[in-house]
Amino acid sequence: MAKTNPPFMSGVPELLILRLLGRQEMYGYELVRAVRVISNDAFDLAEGVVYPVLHGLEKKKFLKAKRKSIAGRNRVYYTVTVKGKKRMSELSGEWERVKGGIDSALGEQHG
Amino acid sequence: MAKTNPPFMSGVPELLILRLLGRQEMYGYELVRAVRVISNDAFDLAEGVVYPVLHGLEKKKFLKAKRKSIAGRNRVYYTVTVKGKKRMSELSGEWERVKGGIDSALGEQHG
DNA sequence: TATATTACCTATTTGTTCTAGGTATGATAA
DNA sequence: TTATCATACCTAGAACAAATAGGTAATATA
Repeated sequence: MAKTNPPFMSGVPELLILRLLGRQEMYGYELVRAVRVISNDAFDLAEGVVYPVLHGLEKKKFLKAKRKSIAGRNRVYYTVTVKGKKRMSELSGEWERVKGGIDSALGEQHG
Repeated sequence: MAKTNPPFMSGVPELLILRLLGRQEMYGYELVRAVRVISNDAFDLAEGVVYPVLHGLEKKKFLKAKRKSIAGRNRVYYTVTVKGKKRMSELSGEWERVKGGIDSALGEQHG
């Protein structure tokens, strides 16, 4: 039933989150919407995807979290560390490599 | 140690194999090399990746296998079924969607 | 008062890639 | 002859990330 391993999605949540947090600090719930927006509605990551990724990235020191109380709301804001920025450029390099490979494969003549 | 889940690789072996076999029948060992070629060396799938994918696709009726003896060699040739062709166009549609989403995200202005 | 929204969380399932082996045959080199 | 390399197939298990499907609690709105 569960379609848990959709094609081409590995690494995508991490990339999108690092990308967004590289622009400005954000909290999890906010990221869920922001992902839809920057991806032009291509991706709609559930909270159950976003939060575990955030925790994983924090554990690996790619992100730093700070709790804030704003407008009576308790939020966890995340920012990208230096290590996280390196990871981001590593990831986008990988993305370009993979994209190049697949587009090369799909672009070849039929027959 | 084992780097088993590299980013952006989910669905890639399946896509490449369906793509190659959509052009002409091939056997596993041959596919390993062909993948390197069409992907312009972006991908180098080990035999341990290719064979299980072939078996999985055959089980799902996306591929059909026939054993052949050629030049004193025993080989298993695969061809894409009608169902496999549908799967292929589904997959490449997904690829375009994901590519569009990520490129949209990465393309946005820095801030 | 009841419902919707905000905001956080995690356990479990799923399934795919990858590693790291292994077997057997035929061709080539020493 | 012997040893090595290339061909050609195979699988078990590890690793691991995404997705599902829940849950809690506070605030805002109907």
